[in-house]
Amino acid sequence: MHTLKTQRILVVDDEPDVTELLKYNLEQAGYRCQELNDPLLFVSAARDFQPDLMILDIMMAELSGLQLCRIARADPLLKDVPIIFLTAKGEVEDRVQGLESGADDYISKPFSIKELVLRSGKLIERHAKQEDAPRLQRIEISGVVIDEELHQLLVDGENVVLTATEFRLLKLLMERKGRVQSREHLLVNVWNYDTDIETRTVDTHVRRVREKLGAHSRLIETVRGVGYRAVDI
Amino acid sequence: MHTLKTQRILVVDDEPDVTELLKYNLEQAGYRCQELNDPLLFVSAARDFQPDLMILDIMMAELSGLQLCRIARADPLLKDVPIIFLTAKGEVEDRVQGLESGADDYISKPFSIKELVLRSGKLIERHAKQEDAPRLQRIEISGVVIDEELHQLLVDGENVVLTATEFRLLKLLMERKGRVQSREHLLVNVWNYDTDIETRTVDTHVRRVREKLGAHSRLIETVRGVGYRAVDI
DNA sequence: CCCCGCCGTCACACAACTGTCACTACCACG
DNA sequence: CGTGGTAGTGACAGTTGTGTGACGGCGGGG
Repeated sequence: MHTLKTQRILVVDDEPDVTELLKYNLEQAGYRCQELNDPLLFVSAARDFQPDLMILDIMMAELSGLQLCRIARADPLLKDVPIIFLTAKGEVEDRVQGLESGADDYISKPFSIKELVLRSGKLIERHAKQEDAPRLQRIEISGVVIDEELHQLLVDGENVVLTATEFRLLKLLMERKGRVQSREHLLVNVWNYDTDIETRTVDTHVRRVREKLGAHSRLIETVRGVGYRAVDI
Repeated sequence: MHTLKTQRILVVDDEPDVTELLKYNLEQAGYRCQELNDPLLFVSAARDFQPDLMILDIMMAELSGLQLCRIARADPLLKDVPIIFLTAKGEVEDRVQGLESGADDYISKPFSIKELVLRSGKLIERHAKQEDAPRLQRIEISGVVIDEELHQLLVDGENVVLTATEFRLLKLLMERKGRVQSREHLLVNVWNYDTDIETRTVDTHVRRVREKLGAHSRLIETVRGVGYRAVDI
């Protein structure tokens, strides 16, 4: 069974032929896929694309996949994203090294595309289960942009001021676009659950956020009996 | 003669002894200095610290300085920051390689601290002159001009006198226009965080600056619960 | 030595935010 | 069409965070 969200895969290899092939097949399988042929741009690209899975070639000219893996593991925004290595060598030594540096799986060339897709699916699934959605810095849904770094909300390009609680609430909803968030879940993640807060409080804050969203108030959809979710309008 | 702005230097070497030594001497010379002993954290650290100069050791275990340099040159936020290499080898080949990959200077170990400081100063100066990059010498926002070289603030063309602290505060806010600066961040970057200073002190200084900005006092916007930021009015 | 400007801190006033409530509107289901 | 339950709305008061004026300490210059 699929989750509602399209899973995103970043493929890094300095051979465009390989990335294209992978991209084609992964997109056939229903994933969103981004190719990157320049490993030097890895961090920027990964932070920007916010992948759910990264596939790295071990052998690249500028930077090896092993190094990229260690860089990712050290980066707070990327450290939890699962990684699959592509290796032409298939030697035991390489495999051990890869797994030690934090990879979650590896595949030796020549590999079957089918196998790669299957392994990707498994890793993403496992990761999605154990993990809350990664913390994103900037999210856009239908003309509404929320930017954590700038601590600002843009509605059709216009700056709208949210209070701290409203901001956390909207950000959480937008981060998990399409997925229903129960009131309890929102209380735990937006408020600090140690305090006893009425679930109806969530409703009030949703209302306040909707007011500020103006014409886009439908961005937050009510799911009767459960909670709320953010949707494309 | 020194400009009033404290120039910021990021030192990356996996030997803490070296970074500490450099930090000490560079800070004696009036720079603000951040050590980083783990090259894997390079991108995050550099983006966060926003240095005016980076000093990279060529020989490091996880990632070489050459690789860091190429990564920096590929990162939109870091590509204009000048780089000095530390190299123990001093071989011609290394030097050529370093300069080719985008370094602005190199120094061979064992090096004289004095020489390093001098070269740092030159590079920063050159960089500041030619650049309209992230850190400017002269910044204007809606009729308010702050010029660090002249140590002067113009409000609608009229000269307004700021104290040193006020100047650093306003300049930092204007440099990072639009981005919220937390009280803690301001304390670290405007004050020298050695002394324990109350966060409310920031408020008082903001108030003093606002007074001097007169009709433009709204240039500094309060972000409740977080800090302040400079905005277009 | 005193004077003066700058700085960090404090207490109080004030404004914004937040959680709750009561009431109303709406929906699902017999 | 009535009923039970859920969500939207407006108002309110307690809490929290920020603006403001004042004060004393410190250091440089006269």
